[in-house]
Amino acid sequence: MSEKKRSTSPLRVSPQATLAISKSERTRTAILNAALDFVWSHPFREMTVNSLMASTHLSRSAFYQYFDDIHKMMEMLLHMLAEEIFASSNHWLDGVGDPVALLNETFEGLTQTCYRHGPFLRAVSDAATTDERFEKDWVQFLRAFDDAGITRIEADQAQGLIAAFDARPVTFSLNRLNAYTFIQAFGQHPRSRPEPVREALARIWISTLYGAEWVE
Amino acid sequence: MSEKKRSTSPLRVSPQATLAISKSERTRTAILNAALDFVWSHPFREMTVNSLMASTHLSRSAFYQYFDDIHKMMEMLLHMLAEEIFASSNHWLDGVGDPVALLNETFEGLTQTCYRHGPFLRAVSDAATTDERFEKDWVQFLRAFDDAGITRIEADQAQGLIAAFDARPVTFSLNRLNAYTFIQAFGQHPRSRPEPVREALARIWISTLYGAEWVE
DNA sequence: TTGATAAACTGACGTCACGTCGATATGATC
DNA sequence: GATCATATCGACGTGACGTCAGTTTATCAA
Repeated sequence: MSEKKRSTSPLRVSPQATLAISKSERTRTAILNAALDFVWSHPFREMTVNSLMASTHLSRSAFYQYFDDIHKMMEMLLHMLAEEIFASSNHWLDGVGDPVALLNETFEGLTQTCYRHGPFLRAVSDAATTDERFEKDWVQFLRAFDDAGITRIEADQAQGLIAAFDARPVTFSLNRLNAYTFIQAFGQHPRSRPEPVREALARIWISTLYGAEWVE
Repeated sequence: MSEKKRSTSPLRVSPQATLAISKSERTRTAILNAALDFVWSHPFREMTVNSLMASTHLSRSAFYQYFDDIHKMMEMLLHMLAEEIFASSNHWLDGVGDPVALLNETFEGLTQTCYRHGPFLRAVSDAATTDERFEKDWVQFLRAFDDAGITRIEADQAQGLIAAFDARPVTFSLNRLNAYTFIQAFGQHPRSRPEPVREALARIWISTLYGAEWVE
């Protein structure tokens, strides 16, 4: 509701709370959080080393003590996001039991996660177009979903739960469906309401895989 | 087949063949074609005014006689592509008769068009992340599909051909499905084979809208 | 507390792409 | 062949980049 008032990304980098945290670790964390805050309210294309470090008490060149460049920094953040998104998806990918119920659960969690991190998710996707190395990371992230999805679909096909079609291109397409629906629906303010998005995606996946009669 | 040998984009800008073609028009056309050739074999992020004009006989600054900047130039090219893509899509959007047959026809043409222009389509999408103005053009292009799709779906819902659900978010998602499947499958060499992509997209659309029993 | 060693930080530099401008080239027309 | 409009170019200032030598700050043993 307080979409207007939120000025800080809900995703934060918290250093593992052990005894001795070196100064350099705290500073690195501060920069990462500054980056998250930045993309929460600005498009990625406006994030220069200058504009990023302006919101810290450090100089521009201090940035290079911690990261090779902006995209190397985004790489770290992508890995954090990837973990959280995978964790939101494993109901259907790994679960046992009614697959439609598992798929519905997955979309509950996944939609919520992508809604919370929408602008950051979009920043990651944008960053992938401007740097060759980081593009590979992004592609690999998407491909991990492809592989997991294909495995699940082929298993269900072996059980006769899903019709016998080539799982690879369908999974590929369904994953792009998710990724870019979330990115464009939740990637910039004001974000779309999550509920209709979740319903639409669940409808498409369930209709395609298990048949429209299972759409709730 | 000769994917390796093709070094020139199939999309060309041909000046309307009237009598007097001014020199400036011919030069502008030459630059546009150089841009198409460039993105056929290089990612958009490598297209600077320098690298683009290097393949012409003109100097870098001559570029600015014809376009405000790279993105204004892409805007022109997007409009050309948009026309061709819309033309490929109107079977289902405007046609009368069996909607599943129309949808299959649409995917035949649309897949072929997007396959032929894959690297350029991808360049347009990439360009949208790096320029605010051009991003608006890209969003508007996608939105035009959303509006047309919603109209068609709601009409079919009124006839009982499609179940009664909120057409807007489903159309939004299905259009991102198409756009980013095409972009990522056909956007860089080597391109995916078009046939499995067409089948997958048609399956998803038909299953979602008309029911899996109509998938060919 | 102090002083030495390592870590953290900074300002300044060279590079590259940008978009602009005044000056020069070229080509059509009389 | 002279003239005027159009086309082209070289050079400039700006801003972001990544690096480096040098300075400041933190850490810790004595």
